[in-house]
Amino acid sequence: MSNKRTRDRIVEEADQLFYQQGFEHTSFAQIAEALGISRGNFYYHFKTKDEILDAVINHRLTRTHAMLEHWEIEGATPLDRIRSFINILVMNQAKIKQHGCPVGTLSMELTKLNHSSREHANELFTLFRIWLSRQFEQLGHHKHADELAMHLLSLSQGVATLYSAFQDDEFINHEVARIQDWLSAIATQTQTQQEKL
Amino acid sequence: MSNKRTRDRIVEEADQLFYQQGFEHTSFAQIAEALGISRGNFYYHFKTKDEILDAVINHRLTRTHAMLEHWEIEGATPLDRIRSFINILVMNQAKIKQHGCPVGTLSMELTKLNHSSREHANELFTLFRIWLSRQFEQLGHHKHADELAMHLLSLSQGVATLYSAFQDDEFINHEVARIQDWLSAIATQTQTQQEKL
DNA sequence: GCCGTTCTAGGACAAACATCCTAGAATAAT
DNA sequence: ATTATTCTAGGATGTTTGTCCTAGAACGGC
Repeated sequence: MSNKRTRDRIVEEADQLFYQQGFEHTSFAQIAEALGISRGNFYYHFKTKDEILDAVINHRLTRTHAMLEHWEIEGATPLDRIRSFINILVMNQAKIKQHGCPVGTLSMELTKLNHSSREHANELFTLFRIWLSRQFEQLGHHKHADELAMHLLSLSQGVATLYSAFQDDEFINHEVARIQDWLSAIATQTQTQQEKL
Repeated sequence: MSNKRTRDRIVEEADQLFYQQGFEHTSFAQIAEALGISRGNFYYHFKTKDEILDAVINHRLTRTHAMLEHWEIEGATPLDRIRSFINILVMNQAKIKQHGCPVGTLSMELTKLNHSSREHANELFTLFRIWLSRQFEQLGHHKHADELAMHLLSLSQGVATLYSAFQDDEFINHEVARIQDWLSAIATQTQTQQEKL
């Protein structure tokens, strides 16, 4: 079954190219050339370009889901787990510098294109949102968990955008430290609350 | 001189369409049709599509510059002026909900396209950055003025991105309030410092 | 070893695109 | 009023795009 392999290779290559160059700006010919396969072969696996996009989004959803589960197992405390999230900015620093946040930039592009898969792409945000929300709940912030999750998502989106624009390494290091500090404050704040009870 | 008028009309229409649909996704034919002029007429005023882009960026730079100068005059204190900046999120709420931040989304798109006008577009960010930096200096934060400016830019970028993705009105209201609170804290922090001296 | 399914290749197609060209209309200069 | 310049219209061009089609290769079950 080289089927699975070819299809997967297409999705992986498209995934990268969509991230690097954007969805619209990436053509079939380009993906085909990068893989060394014919354009015709393409249309056996995907009938339309939108189908590839959906496959790429699903691929990202799966990978993200796996990553979050891994953090869930690896991190001993909710605090550790949220720290893992913040550290994506450090781990993927080079890529973010060049191409921004893969989630945010795709969401933006599909919004501009008024594309039908916009909602689908936004599920990536939702995945993080729900996961983070659960972590904040476990931290003791039952009431404002979702709000804190959204705030953290917002912080990282902003950092990714400006880092990619200005390419300033000092900026991202400073901002990451700042976010980690903010998180620590949130955590101790909970402890204080709990001690009161 | 209907020249000036036509040229300006093209720039203004392109400005809007680039914001709403993105640069690449907007075609000459579309701009021409929206204005009721012929494609040929176009090429009298602009030889290439990139030339229109540069004209649009310059147009935005001029408008932004004027806006910042207006805030400078209108706002009595640096605190008031920075508040004006934060309030763009409220003033332009409807547009941001639909199309994101005009500065951030253009910067992102040109990055993906590896476009030569990328730097030019980023000057819009720089305009805000320098202006904000000056306000923070006047607030008394001489040492970290630029850092604070970048942080505030980062905050608003994040909010704009997530608001456009989730379209949640409660979210943006909450985040704006949060940013204003942060700013107030910054301001009182300075006062305390100054009292120490 | 034969046959049906799965896969691949590459040419054909129409549409959309940025760009160019020429001819004529409008306007300004003298 | 005549000429020179500026502006506009719209067709022509060549490339790129997504998509379709057909023919053959590879591979599986029997």
